[in-house]
Amino acid sequence: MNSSFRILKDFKLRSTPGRAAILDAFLTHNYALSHGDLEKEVPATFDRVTVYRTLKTFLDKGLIHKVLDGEGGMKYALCNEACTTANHHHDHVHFKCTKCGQTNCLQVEIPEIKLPKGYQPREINLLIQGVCGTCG
Amino acid sequence: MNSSFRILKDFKLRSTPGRAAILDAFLTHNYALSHGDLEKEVPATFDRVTVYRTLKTFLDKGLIHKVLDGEGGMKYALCNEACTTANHHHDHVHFKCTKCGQTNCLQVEIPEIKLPKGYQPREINLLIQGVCGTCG
DNA sequence: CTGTGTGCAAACACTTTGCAGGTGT
DNA sequence: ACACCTGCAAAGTGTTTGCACACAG
Repeated sequence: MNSSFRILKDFKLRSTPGRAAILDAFLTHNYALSHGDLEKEVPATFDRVTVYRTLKTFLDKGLIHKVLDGEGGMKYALCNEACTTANHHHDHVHFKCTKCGQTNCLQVEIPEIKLPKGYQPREINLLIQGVCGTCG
Repeated sequence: MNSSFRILKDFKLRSTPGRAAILDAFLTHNYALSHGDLEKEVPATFDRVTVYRTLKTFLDKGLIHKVLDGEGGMKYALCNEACTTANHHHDHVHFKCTKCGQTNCLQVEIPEIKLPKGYQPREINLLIQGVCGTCG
């Protein structure tokens, strides 16, 4: 049942209705959500501003990570269990379907990229756009 | 000399001072420029709006392509000669240096990614953030 | 001359900030 | 009780649109 409260505690965050609602939205959708998506998914009782702040908090604590949406926008998705506040590794492929608009985290690792010497990679982001399995 | 006028003609675009200036900015910088960068690079005689519209036109005609900047923003870079209006292929790696802020197109191909079946890729975008050769 | 590009003003959308009051622990 | 969240209002930033005029071809 209400697992969001547990998760919030695990991440040392206060349990508030707003946070629980947003977290629930992430738990029940297995694709990445933009701020705009959240405003639709979450009961309109919550302020825009709260959503912004909550997202930032979740990001800081490592609960969610950013997902590029290919249009200059930003989406967010839950981190998997392996992520902690300090140590993140979501070097997986993100796929955005141009038909349904959903952006998913695929369980596909990003292959190693050989960079010219001197280049030190820190964060890597691979976004593929096209038609997804369900829309194809 | 003034090669921007030739390029514009090649792409069937009218030669105007504004377009030439913006194109020049791209020609003289070998890294991706955001709209904000352009406002600084280009003599302030041109309107913000003109820059927006010019970028859109260049995109449409295939003169430039989008480059993700990893922060929800968007940058733009010249397409290489192989790109035409209809047929684009800039499946190369983009590298954003967190020190100098420059985003470069690297001459590194993106390796083939195996997607789950049913997924049809159309556009692929790989952005690596870290420290570049000159800043490292 | 004709159609397209440009500038200006305004509208619009998105995000952040400050502050007063409410809520979780 | 205290610190932290939240809502509201407002400011800040980035982008788009409408219209009249200017300019390239």
